Amino acid sequence: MRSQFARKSEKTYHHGDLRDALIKAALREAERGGAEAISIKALARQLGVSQPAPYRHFADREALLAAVTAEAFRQLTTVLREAMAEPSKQSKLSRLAQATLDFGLRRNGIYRLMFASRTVSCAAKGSELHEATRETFALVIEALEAPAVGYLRERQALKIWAALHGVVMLAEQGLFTGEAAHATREELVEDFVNETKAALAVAIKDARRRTKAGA
Amino acid sequence: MRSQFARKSEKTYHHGDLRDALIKAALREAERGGAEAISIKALARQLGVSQPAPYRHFADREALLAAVTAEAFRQLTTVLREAMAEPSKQSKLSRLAQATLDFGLRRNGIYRLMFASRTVSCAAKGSELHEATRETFALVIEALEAPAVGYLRERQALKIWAALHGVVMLAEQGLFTGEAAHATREELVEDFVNETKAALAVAIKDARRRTKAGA
DNA sequence: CGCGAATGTAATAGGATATAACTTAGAACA
DNA sequence: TGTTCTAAGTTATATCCTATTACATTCGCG
Repeated sequence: MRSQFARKSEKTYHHGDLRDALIKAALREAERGGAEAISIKALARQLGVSQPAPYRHFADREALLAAVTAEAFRQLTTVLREAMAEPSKQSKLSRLAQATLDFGLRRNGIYRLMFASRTVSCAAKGSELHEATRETFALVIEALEAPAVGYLRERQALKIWAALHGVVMLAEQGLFTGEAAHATREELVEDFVNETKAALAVAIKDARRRTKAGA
Repeated sequence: MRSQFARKSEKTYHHGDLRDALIKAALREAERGGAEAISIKALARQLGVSQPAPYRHFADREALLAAVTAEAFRQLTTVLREAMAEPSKQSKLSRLAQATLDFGLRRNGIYRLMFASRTVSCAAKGSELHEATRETFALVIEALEAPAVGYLRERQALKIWAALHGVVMLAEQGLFTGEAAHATREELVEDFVNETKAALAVAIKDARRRTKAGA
């Protein structure tokens, strides 16, 4: 596994790790500009290989995008896991939520690649990308710190996850800037977090009571 | 104003209404495929004009996309207004919410153009597109059927609007299909609607009480 | 060491955006 | 009514991108 740096100095015929270098470079491009900013030709130029070289590693542009998106999901998972792990007086859910918002705004090009393109919905069931998205969502469920009672947890996870993405989306549209900013993004996220906690507590208590009555 | 049909039969030099025809055709293309599916060249071919003709009406592709997105927002506004107007035992907010979900899923390509591209965030303050988005959001506030007390209404409008888009987004990603479907999209939307109503009622009552105490 | 598979390259086809220079028709006014 | 100005087309062309084909090189394994 030859590094990109090594390649530059040695100038060998084989790049050594082109596939990985392509994904990393594509992520950089996507950071500003989203999926549209990813050009196979430009990446090849950047990495000092011929223009068709990338096609040895990805069948077409879509395949590259899928790989890049999967990597982005893994990065998000890592970021969220770290946010949840760090000691804080905030709840895990709150930290996950704010970290998601932060990721969505700071790395918005990548975020759009992940959530606002058709790449994910086209991912086959067992694919790398599909697995990466499942893992991220599993973290959301974990952040609820609630016992599994039917699918109550999953449902609340879906709700908070949806709400978070909505906030990122509207923030990116500019609905929180200027005169229209009647609440900060962080406030809204915290609102959703608190509602989720309350709803979860009620739902679980309710479900337990019903189970007891039935037994 | 010569119709597209008339043009086809008469075969005149001037199209007569190319700008409008371009927007309509682009909307059809975006319906499946989103913004990427909009190709100026292809549109020109479809409408029977030369490839650079569209550039007489739009400075570049971005300008066309902005116009198309603005038209899409106006269509959404119309759809939502109709949904709110029709007699029903559901609340206005509930009808607006379900109509938004429906629009987001059935016309997903257009929806992505509206909410998931950078087109809107690049729109200048007084632009056609900016105005169209403001009008849509005004409808959300109206759907709350609540008096203006500070910015409580606006804040709840932001929240439900965000939540709705989140649901559409996750639905499109496939998070509600297969084994992972622990709640339907409609159920989640209704949950958000009810939480919004409750929060709004509490907040307004609270604000009034405080105002009274202060007076 | 030699051979096959993996990974590069050069050449090329085809489609997209965009601009420049030229042409036509519509309308606006004497 | 005829002339002229301008809006809205046209052809030709430059540049960029995806993707394929045929050929070259190197890695690694027997």
